[in-house]
Amino acid sequence: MSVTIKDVANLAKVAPSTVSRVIANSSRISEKTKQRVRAAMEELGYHPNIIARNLANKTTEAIGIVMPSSAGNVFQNPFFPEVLRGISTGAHEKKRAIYMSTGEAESEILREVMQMVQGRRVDGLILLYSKIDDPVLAYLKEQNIPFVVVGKPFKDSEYITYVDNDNFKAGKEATEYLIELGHNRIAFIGGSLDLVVTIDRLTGYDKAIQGAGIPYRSEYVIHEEFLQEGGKEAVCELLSLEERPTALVVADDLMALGVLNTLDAIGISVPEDMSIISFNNVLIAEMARPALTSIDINIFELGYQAVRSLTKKIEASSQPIESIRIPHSIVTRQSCKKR
Amino acid sequence: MSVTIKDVANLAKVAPSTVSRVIANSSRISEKTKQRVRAAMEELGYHPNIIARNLANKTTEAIGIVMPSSAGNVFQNPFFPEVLRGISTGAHEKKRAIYMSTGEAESEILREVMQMVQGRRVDGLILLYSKIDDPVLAYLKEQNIPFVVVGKPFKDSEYITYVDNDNFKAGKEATEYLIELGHNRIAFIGGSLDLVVTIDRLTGYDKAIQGAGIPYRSEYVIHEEFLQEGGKEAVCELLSLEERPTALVVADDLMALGVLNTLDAIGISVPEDMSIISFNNVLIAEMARPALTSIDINIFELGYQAVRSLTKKIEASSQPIESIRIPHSIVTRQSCKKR
DNA sequence: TTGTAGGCGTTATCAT
DNA sequence: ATGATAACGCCTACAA
Repeated sequence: MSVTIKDVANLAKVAPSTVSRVIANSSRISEKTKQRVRAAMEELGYHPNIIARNLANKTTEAIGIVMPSSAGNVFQNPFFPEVLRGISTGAHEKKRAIYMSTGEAESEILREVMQMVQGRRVDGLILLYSKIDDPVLAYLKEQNIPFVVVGKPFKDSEYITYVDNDNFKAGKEATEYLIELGHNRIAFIGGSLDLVVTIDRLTGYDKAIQGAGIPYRSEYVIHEEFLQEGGKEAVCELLSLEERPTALVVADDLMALGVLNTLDAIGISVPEDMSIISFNNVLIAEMARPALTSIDINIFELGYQAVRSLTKKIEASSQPIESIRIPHSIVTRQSCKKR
Repeated sequence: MSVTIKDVANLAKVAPSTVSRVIANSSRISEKTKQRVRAAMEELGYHPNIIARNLANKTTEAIGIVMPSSAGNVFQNPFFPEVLRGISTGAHEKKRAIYMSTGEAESEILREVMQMVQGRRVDGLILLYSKIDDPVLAYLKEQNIPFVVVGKPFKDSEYITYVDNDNFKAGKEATEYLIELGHNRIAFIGGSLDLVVTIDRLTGYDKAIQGAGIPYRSEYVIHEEFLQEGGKEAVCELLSLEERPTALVVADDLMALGVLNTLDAIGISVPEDMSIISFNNVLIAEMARPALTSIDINIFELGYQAVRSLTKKIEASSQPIESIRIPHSIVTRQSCKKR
């Protein structure tokens, strides 16, 4: 069918192994034969079969990306395109290809990951989420294949390479910002409690209100999916309370958008009646009306550094465990007001 | 190293080929041996090496995604995450993995594609753009590997499978909408003229103004990149004109957002002083202030159908060339006004 | 129904 | 500096 190393060898009148060495640009091949072999490759339009090479030397130059479950929906949240952008840029720099999981349910994802790993399709993986009791994580650890997680692992974080923001601090700062504006009825709207990012930000929120002597109220803490719909649900719950909050810490811009729309529909105006601070600072935060004050977590960098870190691990297997902290910063806009 | 078919064969006391047949669930293996072999696989934690399988039977169960050049920036435009979402969903249904190019420049992309194809890393590819004189397209045609393009090929479209909107009609309808509102100084802001989508929409625009007896003015047609920045540039040009347009057909929501922001900064109000209709209808169209009237082109479906179409081609090599038209529809919001 | 053996296209280890 | 040859792990005639 397609032209192989043997065809080239025949044409150039050398052994297949010589051709192989020319491809690797081995120093022990004379310039003259190199020339001849290269000419033959050119003439036949030869291209190495990567699959065969992979099999022979057990390396793929590809990295696997594991999306959280329900990848279908997840793309709705601008977070993922943006990490992907970082990953794509990083991968390109390192000349690595990207192999992406497409599974919806957790069990499917695990199966896909097993295929990637044991099928030797990738040299390492990046997990785009971090949740508690994750079988995928457990499997990866057991298999002893290089991987890095974007987000902090729930446990054993000393043994796992990860790239994350300081979400505890970010949650704390966001809440303190609201407190400084004079709020004391502050609610927290976060994603699933399985997600470590939620836990961290919530803990920061906690710390902040405690520090300010504000009592913790469980009815002020709501968990929904990181989508517009989630924000809507959450706000409905909060508004049904007897004593409504005057400020909201929302763990995701897209959710905050849902919150904004819902409040608008009901006729509660932001920031006059309700202050909102959210996280991620994606384009929609800037575009929302009012524009959202948001914590910029530098999503691109999260992805970019994940690749760099992963490639290091792949290339030097004894690379020490490293965890990278991506800085965050608060971007003040129009969604918060003094009280 | 890892457990292979031979280890399983040894443990189950059968030949490797038998194990292979059990994996394929061949009907000519007795239930009893199947049981035994499966037990052995279980015990050893066996997983097939996909690379080896690929090499043996020349199939990968993966599809390649080719992003347009400057993939880094391109993720900024919500179009791509959304097609990817469709592709991801489709791929998952067909149990196929996704392999993504990461190249920036055209030459890099071509090289990557050549690696995917000749390296037999993928069974087929999806091109996420369509432009004139594309070497990647030419290569793919020459290699005779299944592929489908999202967007209409510039030429030979009878011989190429593609999934697209009727962008000519969409462009025409958008323009006619503005004409019906009483506008006759209508400008067109599109992407690069290399992109077929730009050409099609522009042709539709042309047709519409001609049909209405409005003279074509070249200074009313601007081409920039499909990003916010592009919209900004374009609008600046238009405003420097002696006779400013009163309405804009903008070929992309993100561009339109740039237009909106620029106009806002200058103090030109939309839709009072300027009507705008754009394309794609991504989330930001809904969020922009004023909300953008936009042509919904059903991006998700574009990706989803592309995968379905591609898998058909892969599975039945004699599949006739098919081209799929995804319907569009106009979503009326607040950015256009009678004149 | 099962086993044997050769091949998929490379790379790597010995020789020469 | 180059050539033979044996892996890499799986699949599939062909035999038995």
